[in-house]
Amino acid sequence: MDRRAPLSKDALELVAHRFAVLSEPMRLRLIHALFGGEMSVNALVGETGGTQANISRHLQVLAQANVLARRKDGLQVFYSIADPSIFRLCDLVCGSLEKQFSRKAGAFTGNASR
Amino acid sequence: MDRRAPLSKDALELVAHRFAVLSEPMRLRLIHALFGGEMSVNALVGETGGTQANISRHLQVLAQANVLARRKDGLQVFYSIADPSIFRLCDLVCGSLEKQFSRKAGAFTGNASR
DNA sequence: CCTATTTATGAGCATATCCACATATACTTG
DNA sequence: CAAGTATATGTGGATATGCTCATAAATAGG
Repeated sequence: MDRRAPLSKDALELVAHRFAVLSEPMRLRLIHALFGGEMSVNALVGETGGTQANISRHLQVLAQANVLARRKDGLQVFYSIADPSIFRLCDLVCGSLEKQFSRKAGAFTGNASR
Repeated sequence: MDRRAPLSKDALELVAHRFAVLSEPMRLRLIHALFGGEMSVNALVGETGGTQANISRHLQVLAQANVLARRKDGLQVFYSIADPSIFRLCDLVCGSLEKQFSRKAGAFTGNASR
């Protein structure tokens, strides 16, 4: 494994895109809401206080990135966390931020530690 | 720790911003170049092939987010990785992406595992 | 002091992203 | 099939982000 590999442009863009998907507060709010298990779009709208259109779009983004899974049942669509690495990712970032400001910024992980 | 806490808007924005900082390919390239230790701006310009102005700006972003540290010595400014959680973050994301596509996307971690 | 070198920054353009509003689509029930 | 409910999508406007070119600021050497 050559540490100095050209870092194929494709690989870089993939990683960057993964981070980009997680870089919107509303999307983080959705992910956090799903820490407790799958929820319908409507339930997520209620939980987050966003508009239906906006929530739906964010869910598309998260699902296309394979962060969330989509399950359709009749009229409703249920989303759930598909990529378990999300839990550790959030723990890592929150931990790092907590070190920087010894207060605040800790609320996000909740009890995500699994 | 109430998992259903309001997720203070501030905390969410902090986490989102941290991810946003890592969501640009050129910034990831810079971080990867620094896996081997501190480097001057000029060295990073050479290593990444970007323009001096652009690299300088990206380095500002990373330093302000406390991802990188800045050390000035005479004319040169040396940057290095300040937040060790970056290593695990990249490992996590790369690992997750590798599972999705069982090929490619693995180049980024290099030998970051510390 | 004058010049060269290294890094940072101001300005402007191009593009991407988010949001809200309206509307379309999918499905269920009567 | 008509109507209602849940979800998705087209569109446009506002804002943010990244890039380049030119230039400023800091420092070292002669």
